[in-house]
Amino acid sequence: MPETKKRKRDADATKARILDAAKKEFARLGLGGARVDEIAERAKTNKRMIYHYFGSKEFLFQTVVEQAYLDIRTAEQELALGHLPPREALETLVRFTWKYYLDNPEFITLVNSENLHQARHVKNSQKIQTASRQLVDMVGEILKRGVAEGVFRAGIDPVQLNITIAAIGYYYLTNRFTGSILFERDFMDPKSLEQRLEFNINTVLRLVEA
Amino acid sequence: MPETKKRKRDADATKARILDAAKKEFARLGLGGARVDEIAERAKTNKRMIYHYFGSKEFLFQTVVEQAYLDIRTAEQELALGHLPPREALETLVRFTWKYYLDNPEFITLVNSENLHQARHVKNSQKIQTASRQLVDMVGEILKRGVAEGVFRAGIDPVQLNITIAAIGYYYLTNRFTGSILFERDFMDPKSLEQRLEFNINTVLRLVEA
DNA sequence: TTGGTAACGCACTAGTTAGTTACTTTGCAT
DNA sequence: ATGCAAAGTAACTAACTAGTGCGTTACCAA
Repeated sequence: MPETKKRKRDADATKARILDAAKKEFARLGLGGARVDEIAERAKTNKRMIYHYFGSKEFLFQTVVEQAYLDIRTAEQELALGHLPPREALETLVRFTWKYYLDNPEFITLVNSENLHQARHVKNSQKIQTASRQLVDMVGEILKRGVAEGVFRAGIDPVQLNITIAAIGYYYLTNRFTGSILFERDFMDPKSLEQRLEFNINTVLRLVEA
Repeated sequence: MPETKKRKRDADATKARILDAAKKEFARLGLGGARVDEIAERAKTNKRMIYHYFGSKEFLFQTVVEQAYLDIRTAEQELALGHLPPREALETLVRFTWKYYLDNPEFITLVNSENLHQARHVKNSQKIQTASRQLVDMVGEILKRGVAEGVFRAGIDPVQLNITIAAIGYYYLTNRFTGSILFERDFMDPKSLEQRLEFNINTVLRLVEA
């Protein structure tokens, strides 16, 4: 197995370790709060390698954020919602989005950090735009089928629906710390999580119902 | 007018200028990104005064965040939604929340920053909890009246509804930079803003409808 | 008027941080 | 085997940053 043999020098493996460590650190502390030295240590390499492969902290961040978006868009496409009845398709998307945010907590924090910086790293990514267009198309198709079958009302903007599906999960999770204090309940308790998911499914289905 | 006479030394005025400058800087760059020197400059004072009045950057941030929460909770109470018919009351709350986020963009960024730091500054604020309880009660009362009048369905958790009302506006605005790129439309265009608000009102009313 | 206290400000420190320089080591093509 | 480009490392720097020491100035009570 010459491909998987452990090597003392392996550019690809080092790059991957740096990206993984960077994702965690940027998610934990944001672009401004993350420390390049800390990323190097977590990646079991040193700072020089980061500058060798990525040139700057900013470009490392840009790479991490772009990959994070491509990952979620890929996972969404793999759902193959086109084969499900409209209501089930939407419910599946709501459940998937929720679970994805829970399983990949870095995604939310990375997006927050990118928006704090006015999306300047993502601004020129053609890849992300293309992938997002596919998502909107997918939801648009579901809506169209739902209308044809008489289960959904007409005239719903798929972009608005996408935003809402993301919002009702994302907001709950990104603000879980202040939320738990303001509303005096543990937002991450399994029962609370399940209740929120059910509430969200209900919200979306009532929104599209004929 | 001895009260309003300009004084070269005015502790209250200086404190107020520091808080105002801090709110803007923390909102712009987060707790980590904001610079104490910059806050001092914006407040037309010097760093020493900030440490004199607030002791530390962290405590200054805590003061700013706490005040931001109290401000929005106060404004919500002033809506006096108890006097409106249930549907109008909810629509008014959705419109208010949306407008408040638009008029006070610092609020969203401050909350994001506080959550990045796991709400550790807000953790012990009794005042914020009390104010939030009033909001939940207010929405709870609206729901109760709606059910009694037969226009709302029973069994809706006022906390979940509150979260959703905040979420559908907050998410759109906090992620307006990446959103504008991903979805290839200007999220801050007046027409886009109006469309989103109408969509959100619809979402909430359909959610509670009997 | 004056003495004391609170408000104010300059200039510094001690510690960090992104990025770099100058160097050694590895492994592969020949 | 061996030469050399790529992979890797430690120690450095220049700039920056939160926080402070210490002296000055305005205001008010007496």
